[in-house]
Amino acid sequence: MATIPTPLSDVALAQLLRAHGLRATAQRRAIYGLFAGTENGHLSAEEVFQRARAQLPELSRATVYNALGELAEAGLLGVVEGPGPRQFDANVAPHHHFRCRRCSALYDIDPAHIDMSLNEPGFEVERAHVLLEGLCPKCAGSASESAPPRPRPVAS
Amino acid sequence: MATIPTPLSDVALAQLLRAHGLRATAQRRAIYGLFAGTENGHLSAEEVFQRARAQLPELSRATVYNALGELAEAGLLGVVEGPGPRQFDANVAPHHHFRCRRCSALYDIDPAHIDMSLNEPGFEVERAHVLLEGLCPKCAGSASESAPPRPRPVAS
DNA sequence: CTGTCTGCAAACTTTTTGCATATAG
DNA sequence: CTATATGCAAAAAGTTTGCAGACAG
Repeated sequence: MATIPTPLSDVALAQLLRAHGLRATAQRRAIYGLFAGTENGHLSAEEVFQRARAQLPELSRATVYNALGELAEAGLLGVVEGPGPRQFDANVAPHHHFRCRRCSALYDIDPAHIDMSLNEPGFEVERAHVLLEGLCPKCAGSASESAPPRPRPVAS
Repeated sequence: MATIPTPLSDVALAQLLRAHGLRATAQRRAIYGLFAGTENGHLSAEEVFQRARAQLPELSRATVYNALGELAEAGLLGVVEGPGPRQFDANVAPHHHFRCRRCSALYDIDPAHIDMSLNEPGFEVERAHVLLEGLCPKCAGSASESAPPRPRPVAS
């Protein structure tokens, strides 16, 4: 269930960026490239900053925020709002999300798994995002329904 | 389409709060009471602070945040996360939302208007929230598709 | 070369926390 | 009375901005 244009060469990354009207800077390539290494393509700005710094120690937060914003605007990343920091999502195909109330992990939900139709006259719906909440398979499996109330860090 | 336990007397407010295990302080009564005066029950913490201050000039932001958090935990308010500040929602019945990309207004969407069924095995879904985006009736009506890019203030 | 991007530092917005005082039950 | 809530002030968390210098195209 990989969600990203998997491990892209540096050249391919550069091409992708330019194809979307963005200059292919080292920072942008590193940042976007990071998403290929994630389980499901979800990263917060801070996570991106920490990981990208390994390759580019000079990198600043401002650049990370700028780059993520531009990548999102260019359509290379999606944005998932919710409790805690904004999550950027390399899976650009329309899909939904599931957030575990126990471990806070954010999972992709295939839109094919949700039958949905809306009829609210007067509203011009351009996008629909379903956020499900409950227990993920891991947490539903492991016993202790009561213990850890809500480990903040948005995982996965 | 009122969404709130409409204009409640101060006494009724106090009873409601106590019924939900909360002490009925003047601040809490004023804060929760505010929601009855809104068009659709949506207020941000800052909006609550500004409006409640008219009645309680001593009121502090910390108290507003505390009270809203407690009211939400007690089930008297819902929370809508999204771009911009968290919105608190006096409509506690399960429902969905529509946010206008032009004017940022947040509307309630009756769940009856959305047919939705999920089958994603392994996940124990406890809640589903649909956030729709597009143009609201007002903005869809008024011409200028291009002018105001995105007036931040979360309205309605 | 030139316009865009970067890094830095500083500011801003939203939310949380610690602690002494006030108050509901 | 006593536990809980409030106000204040300060800080944390997340994000944005201004500007001089660096770099992609």
